[in-house]
Amino acid sequence: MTESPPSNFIRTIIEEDLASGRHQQVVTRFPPEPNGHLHIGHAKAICINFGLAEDFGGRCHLRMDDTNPDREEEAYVHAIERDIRWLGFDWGEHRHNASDYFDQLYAWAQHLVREGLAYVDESSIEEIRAHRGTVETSATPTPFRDRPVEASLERLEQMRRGEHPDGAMVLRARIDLASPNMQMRDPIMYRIRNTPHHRTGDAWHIYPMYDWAHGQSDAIEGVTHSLCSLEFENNRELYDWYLSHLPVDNPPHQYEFAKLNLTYTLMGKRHLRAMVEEGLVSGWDDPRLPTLSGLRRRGVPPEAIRAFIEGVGVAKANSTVDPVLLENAIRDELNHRAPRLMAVLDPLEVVVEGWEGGTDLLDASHWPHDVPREGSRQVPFSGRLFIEASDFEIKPPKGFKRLAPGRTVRLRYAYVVTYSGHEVDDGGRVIRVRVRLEPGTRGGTAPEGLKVWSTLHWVDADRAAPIEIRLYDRLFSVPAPGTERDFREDLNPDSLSVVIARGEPSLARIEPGQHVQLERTGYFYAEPDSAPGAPVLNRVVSLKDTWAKRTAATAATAATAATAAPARSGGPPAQTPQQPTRAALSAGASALVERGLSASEASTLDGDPSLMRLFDEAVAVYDNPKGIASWIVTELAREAKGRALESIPIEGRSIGALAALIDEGAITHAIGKTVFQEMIAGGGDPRAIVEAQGLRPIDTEQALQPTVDQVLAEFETRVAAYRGGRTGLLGFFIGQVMQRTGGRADPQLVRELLQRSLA
RNA sequence: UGGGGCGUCGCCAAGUGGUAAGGCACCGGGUUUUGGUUCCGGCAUUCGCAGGUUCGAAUCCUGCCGCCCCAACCA
Repeated sequence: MTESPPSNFIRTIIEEDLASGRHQQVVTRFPPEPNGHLHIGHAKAICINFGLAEDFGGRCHLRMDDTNPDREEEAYVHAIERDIRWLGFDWGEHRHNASDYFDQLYAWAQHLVREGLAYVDESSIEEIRAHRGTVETSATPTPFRDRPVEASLERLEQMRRGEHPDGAMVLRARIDLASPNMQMRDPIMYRIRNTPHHRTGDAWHIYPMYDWAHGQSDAIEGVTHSLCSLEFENNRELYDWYLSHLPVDNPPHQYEFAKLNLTYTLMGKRHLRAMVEEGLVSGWDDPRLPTLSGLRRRGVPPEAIRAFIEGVGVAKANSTVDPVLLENAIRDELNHRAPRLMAVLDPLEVVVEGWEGGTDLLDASHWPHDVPREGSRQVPFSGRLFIEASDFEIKPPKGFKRLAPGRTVRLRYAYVVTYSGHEVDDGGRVIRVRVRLEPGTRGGTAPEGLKVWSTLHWVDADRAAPIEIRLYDRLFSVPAPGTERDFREDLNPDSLSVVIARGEPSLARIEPGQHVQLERTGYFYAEPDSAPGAPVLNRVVSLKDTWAKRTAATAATAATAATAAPARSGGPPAQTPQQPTRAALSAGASALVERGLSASEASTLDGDPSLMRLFDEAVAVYDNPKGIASWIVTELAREAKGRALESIPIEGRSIGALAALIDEGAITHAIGKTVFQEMIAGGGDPRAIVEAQGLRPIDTEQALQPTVDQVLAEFETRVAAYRGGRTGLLGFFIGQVMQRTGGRADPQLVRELLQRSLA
């Protein structure tokens, strides 16, 4: 992993913060609530927070968000720590708890009360809810909102001491009942919980809400970048509000990213809990579960999880990732670290006719030719063996490369054999295949000229060890379980099947916790608590199997053809309303359209009096309504979005003058754009700006041709590509010329010269 | 009839006015004592839709459409 990890928007923010000196180092944190087990979705947050800190030489804290004694337990704490360590991350000395800050939080709460920014509300839960309003209607104050500071302080103290029952009253921040952001409508800071806490015992009878604890904890710890998932976007305003009203020096900032979703997977606490409690799975660490403990028990290496997370990326778009991505990461990791062994899951007996070699011991490498590792073992061969039943076909289908009547195949590391006969039972099932040995093929080398169809894995029948193998498959059989019906009905009935396989002798000796590849079958992991000498193998992931995929695909197409599934149509095409038509325009806008503006320009101007004023002023100076309108609408409107137009020093008559300059040919439109930016930033007259900055256009052939030639000479291969048909490259060449001329070249002319030179 | 976000290939995802990166999947082909691995090649004239600005738009402007989040004394 020497390549730098892919960039993402958070990385960009951190780089900028470091470059600008806003922060000297990066401090992040992973803040789980100790009320459940970590799953692969958490792994994303863990990798982002710890990974970023690691990459930028900062640190990442592990902080238990233990603010709710009703649902949190000590036991989860250890499981969480273990899982994070297993992933390979280390919080060093920074193992914190929100509960470490209860004293500070309380002091700060008193501070806010004294500032008139918080109050104790004795309304009932129902009353508070009723007063909160809806997303579309504003909240109303409860009778306690304007009570004296002293009364709140006193009540708060009583709450803390446990003098009131649960639910009797709460401390609320006094923010804005009319806020369109529901989080800001006087959020609750403290609620009464007369419940002992797993860390603070019965010291407290009030516990902070998430929002009241989180940002403050970040600030106390000196966190710089507080990274969380998208659903907290609405909370950011509150996060900032609390910190801005507290004596905090370098407030942390919150950034949100999309959390991980997987198809065929359910990760919600509620679902996981239900599956565990209802016995649908064997426990939190069931190898089919996406919990980290489950993945660990299944044998997924933590490195694979990290690689997977890195592959998924970090962005703000809600997305759902296919688990095959994880499977790939697992194979990638295990390919170079799992020694190869052989086992047959569904045995078919093969007898070598005339075998008289007794027990031959063959040397078999643990590694294929392309994995540069040493090591081998001996496998016994005594003339009677098992191969995989699916490796023999009486009537081989097209494309089948394995054993069939008349064919010669290689037994891996052993001999090349040729079919000589087979026996079937009463039901027509093949029960035995007879083969004869090809001479001179010991070790599997084929003599010149002998056609070998394929290589088969096998085990010696007499020495085969019975091995319990657990074949895991996806837990759910549909991509989005629980959406069409109860999730329980979407469970994959074949998510676990147990087989007793026949393994080569050395397989019985593998250590619990070890990975192996069973050749041609998959990667397996010896259950850590399986008995030495009697390993139980979990299938971590199967090998890719293009043959199986092909047969499955043909079967599937046959099935869909049979049911003649109707093509999924999207219904009637969505109708997208157009721009306001002439008829729909207001009178003012219509008048503008008369003067040459487009409908959208007209309605934008007409809808904003200050823009309209600028427009009128500009047109009074120079009569080109259309040109002026487009400057105002496309260039100015953007600037006016974030701030009041009045704060922008640009003047109407300057805009008119600019339009005139362009129409006169004194400057190009491209230069005009630079000038316009200048006018937005500092006002001023366009002519003066042009002079001051030396923005005279370069618009003669003589002046431009050398630059054009230079660019063409520099990018010979692109020139060739252009001539070869990649005409899209023209924009690239123009861009180069524009850059070299500081934007002063006349793009129209550049285009012409370029086209002429490239012809 | 609110507010906050997000729409780039089948699935993720870069890109922020100048050649639409990359990964997975998929399709060809080479190597191969694993139908594995690996290697080569192919795979978005187009970025939710429609207008506009510009020499040039995924990127700027306008309108529209779709999806997610917010009315726990959960986090």
